[in-house]
Amino acid sequence: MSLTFASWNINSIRTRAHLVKDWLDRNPDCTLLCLQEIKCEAHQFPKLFEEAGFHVAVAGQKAYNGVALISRVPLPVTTDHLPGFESDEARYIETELEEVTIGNLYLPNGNSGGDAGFAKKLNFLEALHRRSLTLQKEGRSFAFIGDYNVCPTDEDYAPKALSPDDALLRPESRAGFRRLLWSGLTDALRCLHPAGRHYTFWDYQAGAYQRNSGLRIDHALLSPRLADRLTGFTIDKDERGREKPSDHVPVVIDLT
DNA sequence: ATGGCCATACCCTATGGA
Repeated sequence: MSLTFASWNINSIRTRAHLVKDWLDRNPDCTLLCLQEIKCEAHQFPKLFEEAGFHVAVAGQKAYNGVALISRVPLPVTTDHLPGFESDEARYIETELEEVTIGNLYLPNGNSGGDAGFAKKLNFLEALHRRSLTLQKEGRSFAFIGDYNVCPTDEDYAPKALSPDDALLRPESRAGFRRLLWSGLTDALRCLHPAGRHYTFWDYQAGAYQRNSGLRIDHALLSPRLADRLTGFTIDKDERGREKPSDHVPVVIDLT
């Protein structure tokens, strides 16, 4: 049985619902799309997806953050909050698809709010690590997919795209990401492309996309048995060149 | 060498993003 699902930080679903619908129409094999930064409450989420026959689940809030799932099959939501994340911000929603648990996440950026803002980022990474251990103990296959706001290594951002002390690069952020790997998870892109620059985000400023001054911050981490099924990781870079795009592009996971 | 953007809120400039 093959399975395809995707992640996209959309930077406001109300502004870009038409881009998402177009993308889904052009990617009929994608069963589930995980969205981040929808920037609205559940009742404000565009209705056109359900009207077109999709199943939708939303963990939203006013103005900021917010995550959602758009699926071609029914969506059982296992939780709309990451256990152990000590904030009511809408940054996690989890479902099950063909016996696979899929956690859709939006990690705090960590550059705003001073020490408390950075601590919130580390708290999310710790909670995600605990979630990894819990799901493995339960014997579940799972994927944690979304906007991690972490560049795991120096190969994961364009030279000078970030200042050296940025929260996306801080040693504590990278250690939190590595701890997830040490818990047994596989970085899907690096499994298929061990080296090389593969970006998922380009800033709106300074012609970053035209100069390919990007970041790799949208990741999929797979549990051990799921990693054995990995056949594809596609970064849909062309989406960044469309009219009024998100600053992130879709990433697509293919499993046998 | 430098600066360059965008979305939201409840009224327009501040905040967060990365």
